[in-house]
Amino acid sequence: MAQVTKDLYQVKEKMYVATDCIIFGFHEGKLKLLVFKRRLEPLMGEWSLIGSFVRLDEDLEYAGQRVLTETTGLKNVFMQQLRTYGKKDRDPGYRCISVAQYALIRIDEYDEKLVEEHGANWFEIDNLPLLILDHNDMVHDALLQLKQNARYKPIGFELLPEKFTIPQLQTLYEAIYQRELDARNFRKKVLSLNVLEKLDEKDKSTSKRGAFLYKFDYENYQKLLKSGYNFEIA
Amino acid sequence: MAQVTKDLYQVKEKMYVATDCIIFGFHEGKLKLLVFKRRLEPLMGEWSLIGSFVRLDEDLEYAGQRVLTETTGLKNVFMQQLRTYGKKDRDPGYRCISVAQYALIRIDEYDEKLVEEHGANWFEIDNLPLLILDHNDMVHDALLQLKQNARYKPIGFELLPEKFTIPQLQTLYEAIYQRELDARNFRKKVLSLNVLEKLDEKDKSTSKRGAFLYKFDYENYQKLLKSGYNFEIA
DNA sequence: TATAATAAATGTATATTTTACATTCATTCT
DNA sequence: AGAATGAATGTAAAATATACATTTATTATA
Repeated sequence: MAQVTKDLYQVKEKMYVATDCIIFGFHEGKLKLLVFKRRLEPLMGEWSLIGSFVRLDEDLEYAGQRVLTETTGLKNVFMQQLRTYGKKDRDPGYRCISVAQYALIRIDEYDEKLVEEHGANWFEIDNLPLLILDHNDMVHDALLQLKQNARYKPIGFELLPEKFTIPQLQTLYEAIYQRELDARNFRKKVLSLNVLEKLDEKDKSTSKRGAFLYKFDYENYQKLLKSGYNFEIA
Repeated sequence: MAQVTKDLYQVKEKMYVATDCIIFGFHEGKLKLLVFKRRLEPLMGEWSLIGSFVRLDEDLEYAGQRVLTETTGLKNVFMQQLRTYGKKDRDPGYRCISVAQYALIRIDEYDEKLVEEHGANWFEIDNLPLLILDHNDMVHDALLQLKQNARYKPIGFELLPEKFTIPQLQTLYEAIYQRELDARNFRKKVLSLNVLEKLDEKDKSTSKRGAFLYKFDYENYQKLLKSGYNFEIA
Protein backbone atom coordinates (compact mmCIF):
# COMPACT_ATOMS: atom_id res chain seq x y z
CA MET A 1 0.00 0.00 0.00
CA ALA A 2 2.77 2.36 0.94
CA GLN A 3 4.43 1.18 -2.24
CA VAL A 4 1.44 2.05 -4.40
CA THR A 5 1.09 5.47 -2.83
CA LYS A 6 4.72 6.17 -3.46
CA ASP A 7 4.45 5.07 -7.09
CA LEU A 8 1.43 7.22 -7.72
CA TYR A 9 3.15 10.12 -6.14
CA GLN A 10 6.12 9.57 -8.35
CA VAL A 11 4.28 9.36 -11.63
CA LYS A 12 2.09 12.37 -10.91
CA GLU A 13 5.30 14.36 -10.66
CA LYS A 14 5.57 14.22 -14.39
CA MET A 15 3.43 15.04 -17.38
CA TYR A 16 3.25 12.27 -19.95
CA VAL A 17 2.26 12.87 -23.55
CA ALA A 18 0.65 10.09 -25.51
CA THR A 19 -1.13 9.74 -28.80
CA ASP A 20 -4.05 7.42 -29.47
CA CYS A 21 -5.27 6.33 -32.89
CA ILE A 22 -8.87 5.92 -33.89
CA ILE A 23 -8.59 3.64 -36.89
CA PHE A 24 -11.59 3.51 -39.20
CA GLY A 25 -12.14 1.02 -41.97
CA PHE A 26 -15.02 0.18 -44.30
CA HIS A 27 -15.93 -3.40 -45.07
CA GLU A 28 -19.02 -5.11 -46.40
CA GLY A 29 -21.01 -1.93 -46.24
CA LYS A 30 -20.16 -1.25 -42.61
CA LEU A 31 -17.98 1.35 -40.98
CA LYS A 32 -15.58 -0.38 -38.61
CA LEU A 33 -13.07 0.44 -35.94
CA LEU A 34 -9.82 -1.35 -35.16
CA VAL A 35 -9.59 -2.05 -31.45
CA PHE A 36 -6.83 -3.73 -29.48
CA LYS A 37 -6.67 -6.05 -26.53
CA ARG A 38 -4.21 -4.52 -24.09
CA ARG A 39 -1.06 -6.55 -23.51
CA LEU A 40 0.34 -4.53 -20.63
CA GLU A 41 -0.57 -3.75 -17.10
CA PRO A 42 -2.45 -1.81 -15.99
CA LEU A 43 -5.76 -2.85 -17.52
CA MET A 44 -4.27 -5.83 -19.33
CA GLY A 45 -6.85 -7.72 -21.37
CA GLU A 46 -9.19 -4.77 -21.78
CA TRP A 47 -10.17 -3.33 -25.14
CA SER A 48 -8.37 -0.15 -26.05
CA LEU A 49 -7.38 2.12 -28.87
CA ILE A 50 -3.82 1.68 -29.94
CA GLY A 51 -1.43 4.36 -28.80
CA SER A 52 2.03 5.22 -27.65
CA PHE A 53 3.93 7.82 -25.76
CA VAL A 54 5.21 10.55 -28.01
CA ARG A 55 8.98 10.36 -28.20
CA LEU A 56 11.14 13.38 -27.59
CA ASP A 57 12.71 13.19 -31.01
CA GLU A 58 9.64 12.75 -33.18
CA ASP A 59 6.91 15.08 -34.40
CA LEU A 60 3.49 14.48 -32.95
CA GLU A 61 2.11 13.56 -36.37
CA TYR A 62 4.95 11.14 -36.86
CA ALA A 63 4.10 9.37 -33.63
CA GLY A 64 0.66 8.58 -35.01
CA GLN A 65 2.08 7.25 -38.26
CA ARG A 66 4.61 5.18 -36.36
CA VAL A 67 1.92 3.56 -34.25
CA LEU A 68 -0.08 2.83 -37.35
CA THR A 69 2.81 1.29 -39.21
CA GLU A 70 3.77 -0.83 -36.22
CA THR A 71 0.30 -2.29 -35.94
CA THR A 72 -1.00 -2.50 -39.50
CA GLY A 73 2.08 -2.36 -41.70
CA LEU A 74 0.58 0.62 -43.55
CA LYS A 75 2.61 3.72 -44.37
CA ASN A 76 1.51 7.22 -45.27
CA VAL A 77 -1.97 6.61 -44.03
CA PHE A 78 -4.55 9.38 -44.04
CA MET A 79 -4.52 10.70 -40.52
CA GLN A 80 -5.89 13.77 -38.91
CA GLN A 81 -5.66 15.18 -35.46
CA LEU A 82 -8.91 15.02 -33.57
CA ARG A 83 -8.17 16.82 -30.34
CA THR A 84 -6.21 16.49 -27.15
CA TYR A 85 -7.71 14.91 -24.07
CA GLY A 86 -6.33 16.47 -20.94
CA LYS A 87 -8.56 15.98 -17.92
CA LYS A 88 -6.29 15.68 -14.95
CA ASP A 89 -7.83 12.38 -13.87
CA ARG A 90 -8.36 10.81 -17.25
CA ASP A 91 -5.72 8.21 -16.46
CA PRO A 92 -5.82 7.02 -12.87
CA GLY A 93 -2.12 6.22 -12.65
CA TYR A 94 -0.34 8.89 -14.63
CA ARG A 95 -0.82 12.55 -15.38
CA CYS A 96 -1.07 11.94 -19.06
CA ILE A 97 -2.56 13.95 -21.84
CA SER A 98 -3.36 12.20 -25.07
CA VAL A 99 -3.49 13.65 -28.54
CA ALA A 100 -6.11 11.66 -30.42
CA GLN A 101 -5.60 11.21 -34.13
CA TYR A 102 -7.96 9.40 -36.43
CA ALA A 103 -6.91 7.34 -39.39
CA LEU A 104 -8.81 6.12 -42.43
CA ILE A 105 -7.45 2.93 -43.92
CA ARG A 106 -8.30 0.80 -46.89
CA ILE A 107 -9.35 -2.38 -45.22
CA ASP A 108 -8.12 -4.47 -48.13
CA GLU A 109 -4.55 -3.25 -47.76
CA TYR A 110 -3.52 -3.77 -44.18
CA ASP A 111 -1.25 -6.54 -42.93
CA GLU A 112 -3.60 -9.04 -41.37
CA LYS A 113 -0.93 -11.05 -39.62
CA LEU A 114 0.61 -7.99 -38.02
CA VAL A 115 -2.77 -6.82 -36.82
CA GLU A 116 -3.54 -10.24 -35.39
CA GLU A 117 -0.22 -10.32 -33.58
CA HIS A 118 -1.23 -7.13 -31.84
CA GLY A 119 -4.42 -8.70 -30.54
CA ALA A 120 -6.63 -6.46 -32.61
CA ASN A 121 -10.20 -6.80 -33.78
CA TRP A 122 -12.47 -4.94 -36.13
CA PHE A 123 -15.76 -3.90 -34.56
CA GLU A 124 -18.76 -2.38 -36.23
CA ILE A 125 -18.98 1.23 -35.28
CA ASP A 126 -22.38 0.92 -33.66
CA ASN A 127 -21.48 -2.19 -31.76
CA LEU A 128 -18.28 -1.32 -29.96
CA PRO A 129 -17.10 -2.91 -26.74
CA LEU A 130 -16.32 -0.88 -23.66
CA LEU A 131 -12.89 0.67 -24.06
CA ILE A 132 -10.47 1.79 -21.35
CA LEU A 133 -10.23 5.32 -20.00
CA ASP A 134 -11.84 7.94 -22.21
CA HIS A 135 -11.34 5.96 -25.40
CA ASN A 136 -15.06 5.60 -26.06
CA ASP A 137 -15.33 9.40 -25.92
CA MET A 138 -12.53 9.65 -28.42
CA VAL A 139 -14.31 7.32 -30.81
CA HIS A 140 -17.54 9.22 -30.38
CA ASP A 141 -15.84 12.52 -31.13
CA ALA A 142 -13.92 11.06 -34.05
CA LEU A 143 -17.08 9.73 -35.62
CA LEU A 144 -18.69 13.13 -35.31
CA GLN A 145 -15.72 14.76 -36.93
CA LEU A 146 -15.62 12.14 -39.67
CA LYS A 147 -19.25 12.92 -40.46
CA GLN A 148 -18.54 16.62 -40.65
CA ASN A 149 -15.35 16.31 -42.65
CA ALA A 150 -16.66 13.75 -45.10
CA ARG A 151 -19.28 16.21 -46.19
CA TYR A 152 -16.89 18.90 -47.35
CA LYS A 153 -13.65 17.08 -48.00
CA PRO A 154 -13.05 14.05 -50.15
CA ILE A 155 -11.79 11.93 -47.31
CA GLY A 156 -14.33 9.20 -47.89
CA PHE A 157 -12.19 7.93 -50.73
CA GLU A 158 -9.46 7.08 -48.22
CA LEU A 159 -11.68 4.28 -46.99
CA LEU A 160 -12.32 2.71 -50.38
CA PRO A 161 -10.00 0.77 -52.65
CA GLU A 162 -8.45 2.89 -55.36
CA LYS A 163 -11.06 1.67 -57.82
CA PHE A 164 -14.63 1.71 -56.61
CA THR A 165 -18.16 1.79 -57.94
CA ILE A 166 -20.72 4.48 -57.34
CA PRO A 167 -23.00 2.16 -55.40
CA GLN A 168 -20.02 1.35 -53.16
CA LEU A 169 -19.36 5.03 -52.60
CA GLN A 170 -23.00 5.55 -51.77
CA THR A 171 -22.99 2.72 -49.25
CA LEU A 172 -19.95 4.29 -47.62
CA TYR A 173 -21.65 7.64 -47.25
CA GLU A 174 -24.74 5.96 -45.93
CA ALA A 175 -22.60 4.26 -43.31
CA ILE A 176 -20.92 7.52 -42.35
CA TYR A 177 -24.07 9.62 -42.22
CA GLN A 178 -26.10 6.75 -40.84
CA ARG A 179 -29.01 7.42 -43.14
CA GLU A 180 -30.16 6.25 -46.55
CA LEU A 181 -29.53 8.24 -49.67
CA ASP A 182 -31.37 8.29 -52.97
CA ALA A 183 -29.34 6.49 -55.63
CA ARG A 184 -30.27 8.82 -58.48
CA ASN A 185 -29.64 12.01 -56.56
CA PHE A 186 -26.43 10.69 -55.10
CA ARG A 187 -25.02 9.73 -58.46
CA LYS A 188 -26.06 13.04 -59.97
CA LYS A 189 -24.42 15.01 -57.21
CA VAL A 190 -21.20 13.11 -57.02
CA LEU A 191 -20.70 13.07 -60.78
CA SER A 192 -21.48 16.77 -61.06
CA LEU A 193 -18.38 17.53 -58.98
CA ASN A 194 -16.21 16.24 -61.79
CA VAL A 195 -13.74 14.55 -59.52
CA LEU A 196 -14.42 10.97 -60.54
CA GLU A 197 -12.72 9.36 -63.46
CA LYS A 198 -14.77 6.60 -65.07
CA LEU A 199 -12.74 3.54 -65.97
CA ASP A 200 -13.36 0.98 -68.69
CA GLU A 201 -13.73 -1.75 -66.11
CA LYS A 202 -16.64 -3.18 -64.25
CA ASP A 203 -16.96 -4.75 -60.86
CA LYS A 204 -19.23 -7.76 -61.20
CA SER A 205 -19.00 -9.00 -57.66
CA THR A 206 -22.41 -7.72 -56.65
CA SER A 207 -24.52 -7.89 -59.78
CA LYS A 208 -24.88 -9.65 -63.04
CA ARG A 209 -24.79 -6.47 -64.99
CA GLY A 210 -21.75 -5.18 -63.17
CA ALA A 211 -21.06 -1.62 -62.09
CA PHE A 212 -18.47 0.64 -63.64
CA LEU A 213 -15.37 1.36 -61.63
CA TYR A 214 -14.21 4.92 -60.99
CA LYS A 215 -11.22 6.49 -59.39
CA PHE A 216 -10.84 9.73 -57.57
CA ASP A 217 -9.21 12.43 -59.68
CA TYR A 218 -6.96 14.47 -57.37
CA GLU A 219 -5.98 16.89 -60.12
CA ASN A 220 -9.53 17.87 -60.89
CA TYR A 221 -10.21 18.13 -57.20
CA GLN A 222 -7.39 20.63 -56.82
CA LYS A 223 -8.78 22.60 -59.74
CA LEU A 224 -12.21 22.54 -58.14
CA LEU A 225 -10.79 23.95 -54.92
CA LYS A 226 -8.83 26.64 -56.70
CA SER A 227 -11.89 27.74 -58.61
CA GLY A 228 -13.43 28.52 -55.24
CA TYR A 229 -16.12 25.96 -55.79
CA ASN A 230 -16.96 23.90 -52.79
CA PHE A 231 -16.95 20.17 -52.68
CA GLU A 232 -20.01 18.80 -50.98
CA ILE A 233 -21.36 15.29 -51.05
CA ALA A 234 -24.90 14.46 -50.06
CA MET B 1 28.87 27.99 -25.21
CA ALA B 2 29.44 24.72 -23.41
CA GLN B 3 26.89 25.99 -20.95
CA VAL B 4 24.28 26.58 -23.64
CA THR B 5 24.83 23.18 -25.12
CA LYS B 6 24.44 21.57 -21.77
CA ASP B 7 21.22 23.48 -21.07
CA LEU B 8 19.73 22.48 -24.38
CA TYR B 9 20.64 18.91 -23.77
CA GLN B 10 19.00 19.06 -20.40
CA VAL B 11 15.73 20.52 -21.54
CA LYS B 12 15.36 18.19 -24.51
CA GLU B 13 15.38 15.37 -21.97
CA LYS B 14 11.89 16.31 -21.02
CA MET B 15 8.57 16.86 -22.74
CA TYR B 16 6.87 20.10 -21.79
CA VAL B 17 3.18 20.72 -22.26
CA ALA B 18 1.95 24.24 -22.77
CA THR B 19 -1.27 25.87 -23.81
CA ASP B 20 -1.54 29.02 -25.91
CA CYS B 21 -4.61 31.21 -26.19
CA ILE B 22 -5.82 32.85 -29.37
CA ILE B 23 -8.00 35.63 -28.01
CA PHE B 24 -10.47 37.18 -30.42
CA GLY B 25 -12.44 40.33 -29.87
CA PHE B 26 -14.73 42.50 -32.00
CA HIS B 27 -14.54 46.27 -31.86
CA GLU B 28 -15.62 49.08 -34.18
CA GLY B 29 -16.57 46.64 -36.89
CA LYS B 30 -13.23 44.86 -36.86
CA LEU B 31 -12.19 41.44 -35.69
CA LYS B 32 -9.20 41.78 -33.39
CA LEU B 33 -6.63 39.64 -31.66
CA LEU B 34 -5.06 40.18 -28.27
CA VAL B 35 -1.29 39.85 -28.52
CA PHE B 36 1.34 40.14 -25.81
CA LYS B 37 4.82 41.50 -25.58
CA ARG B 38 6.97 38.79 -24.05
CA ARG B 39 8.40 39.64 -20.65
CA LEU B 40 10.68 36.64 -20.29
CA GLU B 41 13.76 35.31 -21.94
CA PRO B 42 14.08 33.78 -24.41
CA LEU B 43 12.58 36.05 -27.08
CA MET B 44 11.87 38.84 -24.61
CA GLY B 45 10.22 41.83 -26.24
CA GLU B 46 8.74 39.85 -29.14
CA TRP B 47 5.02 39.64 -29.83
CA SER B 48 3.44 36.41 -28.75
CA LEU B 49 0.20 34.71 -27.89
CA ILE B 50 -0.34 34.39 -24.19
CA GLY B 51 0.22 30.93 -22.77
CA SER B 52 1.42 28.87 -19.88
CA PHE B 53 2.67 25.45 -19.04
CA VAL B 54 -0.14 23.12 -18.10
CA ARG B 55 0.11 22.28 -14.43
CA LEU B 56 0.08 18.72 -13.21
CA ASP B 57 -2.97 19.30 -11.07
CA GLU B 58 -5.24 21.12 -13.51
CA ASP B 59 -7.34 20.04 -16.47
CA LEU B 60 -6.12 21.19 -19.85
CA GLU B 61 -9.26 23.30 -20.33
CA TYR B 62 -8.75 24.85 -16.95
CA ALA B 63 -5.24 25.93 -17.88
CA GLY B 64 -6.67 27.98 -20.72
CA GLN B 65 -9.27 29.60 -18.48
CA ARG B 66 -6.60 30.34 -15.88
CA VAL B 67 -4.39 32.09 -18.43
CA LEU B 68 -7.35 34.11 -19.61
CA THR B 69 -8.40 35.15 -16.15
CA GLU B 70 -4.85 36.10 -15.25
CA THR B 71 -4.52 38.37 -18.25
CA THR B 72 -8.01 39.80 -18.81
CA GLY B 73 -9.82 39.35 -15.52
CA LEU B 74 -12.56 37.47 -17.35
CA LYS B 75 -14.05 34.24 -16.04
CA ASN B 76 -16.01 31.54 -17.80
CA VAL B 77 -15.00 32.77 -21.17
CA PHE B 78 -16.06 30.95 -24.31
CA MET B 79 -13.08 28.85 -25.22
CA GLN B 80 -12.55 25.99 -27.56
CA GLN B 81 -9.64 23.76 -28.30
CA LEU B 82 -8.13 24.35 -31.69
CA ARG B 83 -5.47 21.69 -31.99
CA THR B 84 -2.13 20.65 -30.60
CA TYR B 85 1.09 21.78 -32.18
CA GLY B 86 3.77 19.18 -31.80
CA LYS B 87 6.57 19.52 -34.35
CA LYS B 88 9.70 18.41 -32.61
CA ASP B 89 11.54 21.63 -33.45
CA ARG B 90 8.71 24.10 -32.98
CA ASP B 91 10.45 25.56 -29.96
CA PRO B 92 14.20 25.79 -30.39
CA GLY B 93 15.01 25.44 -26.69
CA TYR B 94 12.54 22.95 -25.31
CA ARG B 95 10.75 19.90 -26.53
CA CYS B 96 7.39 21.41 -25.97
CA ILE B 97 4.00 20.65 -27.42
CA SER B 98 1.35 23.30 -27.19
CA VAL B 99 -2.38 22.85 -27.08
CA ALA B 100 -3.87 25.90 -28.75
CA GLN B 101 -7.24 27.10 -27.51
CA TYR B 102 -9.15 29.99 -28.92
CA ALA B 103 -11.27 32.35 -26.87
CA LEU B 104 -14.02 34.77 -27.85
CA ILE B 105 -14.41 37.70 -25.53
CA ARG B 106 -16.73 40.66 -25.30
CA ILE B 107 -14.32 43.48 -25.80
CA ASP B 108 -16.37 45.81 -23.61
CA GLU B 109 -16.00 43.58 -20.58
CA TYR B 110 -12.33 42.88 -20.08
CA ASP B 111 -10.13 44.50 -17.46
CA GLU B 112 -8.15 47.10 -19.36
CA LYS B 113 -5.65 47.77 -16.61
CA LEU B 114 -4.85 44.11 -16.17
CA VAL B 115 -4.37 43.68 -19.89
CA GLU B 116 -2.12 46.71 -20.04
CA GLU B 117 -0.02 45.40 -17.17
CA HIS B 118 0.62 42.30 -19.21
CA GLY B 119 1.98 44.32 -22.10
CA ALA B 120 -0.84 43.38 -24.39
CA ASN B 121 -2.23 45.00 -27.52
CA TRP B 122 -5.23 44.51 -29.72
CA PHE B 123 -4.36 44.08 -33.41
CA GLU B 124 -6.70 43.94 -36.34
CA ILE B 125 -6.84 40.43 -37.61
CA ASP B 126 -5.55 41.27 -41.08
CA ASN B 127 -2.75 43.43 -39.77
CA LEU B 128 -0.96 41.27 -37.26
CA PRO B 129 2.67 41.61 -36.29
CA LEU B 130 5.11 38.75 -36.58
CA LEU B 131 4.63 36.44 -33.62
CA ILE B 132 7.13 34.08 -32.05
CA LEU B 133 7.47 30.39 -32.92
CA ASP B 134 4.44 28.96 -34.72
CA HIS B 135 2.00 31.43 -33.21
CA ASN B 136 1.10 32.99 -36.55
CA ASP B 137 0.14 29.50 -37.76
CA MET B 138 -2.04 29.09 -34.72
CA VAL B 139 -3.84 32.35 -35.44
CA HIS B 140 -4.31 31.39 -39.05
CA ASP B 141 -5.77 28.04 -38.10
CA ALA B 142 -7.95 29.59 -35.41
CA LEU B 143 -9.40 32.08 -37.83
CA LEU B 144 -10.22 29.31 -40.25
CA GLN B 145 -11.93 27.37 -37.52
CA LEU B 146 -13.78 30.44 -36.32
CA LYS B 147 -15.13 30.92 -39.83
CA GLN B 148 -16.29 27.34 -40.01
CA ASN B 149 -17.78 27.22 -36.55
CA ALA B 150 -19.51 30.59 -36.75
CA ARG B 151 -21.54 29.30 -39.65
CA TYR B 152 -23.15 26.42 -37.82
CA LYS B 153 -22.92 27.37 -34.19
CA PRO B 154 -24.07 30.54 -32.49
CA ILE B 155 -20.61 31.43 -31.28
CA GLY B 156 -20.65 34.82 -32.93
CA PHE B 157 -22.78 36.09 -30.09
CA GLU B 158 -19.87 35.50 -27.71
CA LEU B 159 -18.12 38.42 -29.36
CA LEU B 160 -20.97 40.89 -28.99
CA PRO B 161 -22.36 42.58 -25.92
CA GLU B 162 -25.39 40.87 -24.49
CA LYS B 163 -27.67 43.33 -26.27
CA PHE B 164 -26.87 43.99 -29.88
CA THR B 165 -28.52 45.22 -33.05
CA ILE B 166 -28.95 43.30 -36.27
CA PRO B 167 -26.66 45.63 -38.22
CA GLN B 168 -24.00 44.99 -35.55
CA LEU B 169 -24.46 41.24 -35.90
CA GLN B 170 -24.17 41.60 -39.64
CA THR B 171 -20.96 43.59 -39.38
CA LEU B 172 -19.55 40.90 -37.15
CA TYR B 173 -20.33 38.17 -39.64
CA GLU B 174 -18.88 40.28 -42.40
CA ALA B 175 -15.68 40.61 -40.40
CA ILE B 176 -15.52 36.88 -39.75
CA TYR B 177 -16.32 35.78 -43.29
CA GLN B 178 -14.37 38.66 -44.78
CA ARG B 179 -17.05 39.42 -47.33
CA GLU B 180 -20.07 41.68 -47.52
CA LEU B 181 -23.55 40.42 -46.88
CA ASP B 182 -26.89 41.73 -48.09
CA ALA B 183 -28.74 43.48 -45.27
CA ARG B 184 -32.20 42.27 -46.24
CA ASN B 185 -31.19 38.68 -46.76
CA PHE B 186 -29.13 38.63 -43.61
CA ARG B 187 -31.93 39.94 -41.46
CA LYS B 188 -34.41 37.53 -43.00
CA LYS B 189 -32.16 34.55 -42.41
CA VAL B 190 -31.13 35.36 -38.90
CA LEU B 191 -34.66 36.19 -37.77
CA SER B 192 -36.04 33.04 -39.36
CA LEU B 193 -33.98 30.96 -36.95
CA ASN B 194 -36.09 32.23 -34.07
CA VAL B 195 -33.20 32.54 -31.69
CA LEU B 196 -33.22 36.31 -31.28
CA GLU B 197 -35.37 38.05 -28.74
CA LYS B 198 -36.33 41.55 -29.76
CA LEU B 199 -36.14 44.07 -26.93
CA ASP B 200 -38.09 47.26 -26.42
CA GLU B 201 -34.89 49.27 -26.56
CA LYS B 202 -32.99 50.95 -29.31
CA ASP B 203 -29.36 51.67 -29.81
CA LYS B 204 -29.07 55.20 -31.18
CA SER B 205 -25.31 55.42 -31.25
CA THR B 206 -25.05 54.93 -34.98
CA SER B 207 -28.20 56.46 -36.43
CA LYS B 208 -30.88 59.01 -35.74
CA ARG B 209 -33.64 56.49 -36.12
CA GLY B 210 -31.91 53.97 -33.88
CA ALA B 211 -31.80 50.21 -34.29
CA PHE B 212 -33.67 47.78 -32.10
CA LEU B 213 -31.65 45.74 -29.65
CA TYR B 214 -31.91 41.98 -29.53
CA LYS B 215 -30.53 39.29 -27.33
CA PHE B 216 -29.70 35.73 -28.06
CA ASP B 217 -32.30 33.28 -26.83
CA TYR B 218 -30.46 30.19 -25.55
CA GLU B 219 -33.66 28.36 -24.74
CA ASN B 220 -35.04 28.64 -28.23
CA TYR B 221 -31.66 27.69 -29.57
CA GLN B 222 -31.72 24.48 -27.53
CA LYS B 223 -35.20 23.76 -28.85
CA LEU B 224 -34.00 24.37 -32.38
CA LEU B 225 -31.18 21.86 -31.92
CA LYS B 226 -33.45 19.27 -30.39
CA SER B 227 -35.90 19.59 -33.25
CA GLY B 228 -33.08 18.45 -35.51
CA TYR B 229 -33.14 21.74 -37.34
CA ASN B 230 -29.78 23.14 -38.13
CA PHE B 231 -28.60 26.56 -37.26
CA GLU B 232 -26.90 28.27 -40.15
CA ILE B 233 -26.08 31.90 -40.54
CA ALA B 234 -25.18 33.43 -43.88
C1' DT C 1 -31.47 -20.64 -76.54
C1' DA C 2 -35.21 -18.36 -74.28
C1' DT C 3 -36.49 -16.68 -69.83
C1' DA C 4 -36.05 -15.16 -65.16
C1' DA C 5 -33.57 -12.71 -61.98
C1' DT C 6 -30.63 -9.00 -60.28
C1' DA C 7 -28.50 -4.80 -59.31
C1' DA C 8 -27.01 -0.68 -62.29
C1' DA C 9 -28.21 3.21 -64.67
C1' DT C 10 -31.06 7.02 -65.91
C1' DG C 11 -34.75 11.89 -66.15
C1' DT C 12 -38.22 14.96 -64.77
C1' DA C 13 -41.34 17.71 -62.22
C1' DT C 14 -41.92 20.01 -57.75
C1' DA C 15 -40.54 22.21 -53.62
C1' DT C 16 -37.24 24.74 -51.23
C1' DT C 17 -33.58 27.82 -50.73
C1' DT C 18 -30.69 31.45 -52.21
C1' DT C 19 -29.83 35.52 -54.49
C1' DA C 20 -30.34 40.16 -56.34
C1' DC C 21 -32.12 44.46 -55.83
C1' DA C 22 -34.70 49.84 -54.34
C1' DT C 23 -37.81 52.29 -51.42
C1' DT C 24 -39.90 53.96 -47.26
C1' DC C 25 -39.43 54.93 -42.25
C1' DA C 26 -38.19 57.00 -37.74
C1' DT C 27 -35.58 60.10 -35.70
C1' DT C 28 -32.34 63.99 -34.99
C1' DC C 29 -30.19 68.17 -36.20
C1' DT C 30 -30.25 72.62 -38.14
C1' DA D 1 -40.17 72.69 -41.48
C1' DG D 2 -36.88 70.35 -43.98
C1' DA D 3 -32.59 67.80 -44.70
C1' DA D 4 -29.92 64.08 -43.48
C1' DT D 5 -28.98 59.34 -41.92
C1' DG D 6 -28.90 54.62 -41.15
C1' DA D 7 -32.87 51.04 -40.15
C1' DA D 8 -36.32 48.40 -41.87
C1' DT D 9 -38.85 45.99 -45.35
C1' DG D 10 -40.80 42.53 -50.01
C1' DT D 11 -40.66 40.29 -54.28
C1' DA D 12 -39.28 38.01 -58.42
C1' DA D 13 -35.81 35.06 -60.58
C1' DA D 14 -32.30 31.61 -60.28
C1' DA D 15 -30.25 27.77 -58.31
C1' DT D 16 -30.48 23.77 -55.66
C1' DA D 17 -32.54 19.82 -53.41
C1' DT D 18 -35.94 16.40 -53.30
C1' DA D 19 -39.12 12.77 -54.57
C1' DC D 20 -40.02 9.15 -57.39
C1' DA D 21 -40.39 4.49 -61.44
C1' DT D 22 -38.60 2.38 -65.50
C1' DT D 23 -35.24 0.42 -68.53
C1' DT D 24 -30.76 -1.95 -69.17
C1' DA D 25 -26.88 -5.25 -69.17
C1' DT D 26 -25.59 -9.41 -67.75
C1' DT D 27 -25.72 -14.08 -65.69
C1' DA D 28 -27.92 -18.20 -64.32
C1' DT D 29 -31.18 -21.61 -65.17
C1' DA D 30 -35.05 -23.86 -67.32
